[in-house]
Amino acid sequence: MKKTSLNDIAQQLGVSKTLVSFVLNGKGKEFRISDDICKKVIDLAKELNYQPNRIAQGLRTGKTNTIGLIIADIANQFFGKLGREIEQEAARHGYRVIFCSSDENPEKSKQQIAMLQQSQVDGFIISPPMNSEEQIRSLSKSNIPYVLIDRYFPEIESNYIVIDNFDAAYRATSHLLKLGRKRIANLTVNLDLVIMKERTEGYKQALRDAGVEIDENLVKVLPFTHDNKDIDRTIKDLVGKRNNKKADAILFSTSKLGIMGIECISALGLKIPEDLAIVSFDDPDAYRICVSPVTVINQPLKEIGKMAVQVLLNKIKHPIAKNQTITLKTDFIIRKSCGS
Amino acid sequence: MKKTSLNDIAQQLGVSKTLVSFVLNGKGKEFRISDDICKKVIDLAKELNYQPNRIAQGLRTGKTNTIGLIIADIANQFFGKLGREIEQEAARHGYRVIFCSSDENPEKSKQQIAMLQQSQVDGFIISPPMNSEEQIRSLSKSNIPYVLIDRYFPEIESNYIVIDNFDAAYRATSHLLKLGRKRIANLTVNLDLVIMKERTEGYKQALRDAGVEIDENLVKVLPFTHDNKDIDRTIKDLVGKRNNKKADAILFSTSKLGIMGIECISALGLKIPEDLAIVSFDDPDAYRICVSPVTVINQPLKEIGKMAVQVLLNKIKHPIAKNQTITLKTDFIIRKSCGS
DNA sequence: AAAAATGACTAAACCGATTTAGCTAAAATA
DNA sequence: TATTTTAGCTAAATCGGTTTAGTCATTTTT
Repeated sequence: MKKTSLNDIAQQLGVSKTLVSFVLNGKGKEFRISDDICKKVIDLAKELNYQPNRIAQGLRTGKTNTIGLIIADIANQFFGKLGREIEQEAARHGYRVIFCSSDENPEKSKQQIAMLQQSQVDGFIISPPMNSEEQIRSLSKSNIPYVLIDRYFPEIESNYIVIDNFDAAYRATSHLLKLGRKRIANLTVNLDLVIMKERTEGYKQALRDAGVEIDENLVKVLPFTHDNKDIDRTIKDLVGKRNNKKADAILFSTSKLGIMGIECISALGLKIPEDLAIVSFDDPDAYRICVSPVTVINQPLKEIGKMAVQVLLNKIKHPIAKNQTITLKTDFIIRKSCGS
Repeated sequence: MKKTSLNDIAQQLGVSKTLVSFVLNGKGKEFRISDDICKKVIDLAKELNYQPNRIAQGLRTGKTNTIGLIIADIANQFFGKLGREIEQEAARHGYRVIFCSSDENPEKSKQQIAMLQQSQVDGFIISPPMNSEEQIRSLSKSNIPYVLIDRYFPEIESNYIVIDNFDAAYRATSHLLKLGRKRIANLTVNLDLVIMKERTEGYKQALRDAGVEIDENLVKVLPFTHDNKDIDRTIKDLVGKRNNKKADAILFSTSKLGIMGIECISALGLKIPEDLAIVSFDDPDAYRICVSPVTVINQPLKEIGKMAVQVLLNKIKHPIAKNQTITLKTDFIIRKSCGS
């Protein structure tokens, strides 16, 4: 049973497919098609369960109503939630989204961009891995609408939606300081991204402003392919028995780090918050039910997703629109992991 | 700067686009195009950075190399991980995937199926919500390749990949019994799906086989739009102070329930596993770092995703292929939530 | 020497929509 | 009455590929 096409309807009614197209696109009035014929077309379309072929449409119009989304990993709850918001907002505007996980691998994201371009997506929403500046720049050059999320490249003029990472880390660190913690560590990831630097900068500035000396030994940069062993070693290093300058708190720059970190901390038999206070970026489910529910910096994912889609669609509609750079504030959610 | 098309290449070289198409599809030899011309075409294509328009290709060939994926919610880690595997396996075969979250809403999934059909996806991978039999059956009727995952409808002849839910629940319950628990509750969800019934059946059979009387008061079916309050009430009901027939263990049928349940249990000041032993389906991050790491029934997500794609692609290639129904075994991962 | 095969290529149809330009008859205006 | 408008419609081009059915020399076979 072949699908019904415009032509099928046209032939069965003995009219041109032009007419059918007009009618089904609601342009009957505009093109002065008689009410009588309009009705017939609409009725037959319904009867034959006509579904427009969006591919054909796309070829002709150059618009596919499809967005390409490139994130690090959809299985990571941060991106899962973000993806969900994007999908939802896109759907609200009649757009579909093709999901791609880049695994922080610029080679992969390059391929994915190429693939999505071939698929004629109308635009991109990208959380760019490090070292992917070239690809992003080439998107700009090709005049393809895109929006960066979560990360951005200061040297590239583009749309982006990010959070105020400096401020978030600053507040989190200040919170720890206020509670009397002095030896606050920062566990971060060796993704060479501005946002990660900003997080560490916010942390350092809070220490400075509180007159606490910055100890570079407390800033730990882990490979982003975090291995349990790396984290384990690092945690032991920070709070090990033989360490007479133990850390008394940790600020995790990502939830992936945090989750693995907490696993190690528990395995070491350390108590949160007694032995170690904890704050982390992002708010996965895990943080609400763990030993000591984690105080977090929660990103406004709904807002980020919504904005990303809106900015993108705006750029698609108005290609000459000025780039929008949006920085959102975070929520600080206090739970039990820092004591009180 | 317009994109390069086949025609552009053809014109610049003064050959037909037929020839260019042949060459770029690696059919130069087959169609006896001279090596000389082949080389010229390939070189120019590279120079102009030719990217085939998959939309045009799709229109002509009727194949878009795109899969439509419908799951309940990509922000749910179970589906996130599953989606990830599907994306990966699809990519390995040159397929893209459009993600749709149905929120367990059959109306929504119906719309999404229609939308994806219009987009001419080559096939579907669907985790069907309850009451969506009609839509699934209509896919069958239209001869559109599809594979169900996680859930299935026994009365519909289709491809599906599921786990042995009965066996999984049976083993989990037996484990609890072996550890001396007698008042084992089952918290499940009012999704009218066979798999949920199978889970509860496995649970009941294990009790029967152990000679433990089944107490229907211990089987709690919660609305799938789980509200914290519902769960809270239910947990209190099961282990409340005034209850002289308290539950001493809970088998959670989904991780979403489990996560919320553990939150409530902790809030009530109950100790896991001392006061209450816990086993749950699925293995989100949360379960590894919570108060007492949770013993779980882990689904082989990698396998499910891989199989789903392979079965689907097979069906796409061989539309007359017989339906495949695959039931996978689960892993039982023992942690601390049941005591020892 | 005629017929068949081979080598190297092309014209044109086709997929299913959108869109531009234009046609005809009837009605309105000059 | 001649001209313009309007109403109601259609033919054909177009998007960018794929694919079928050739064409025309040249070479090989009979």
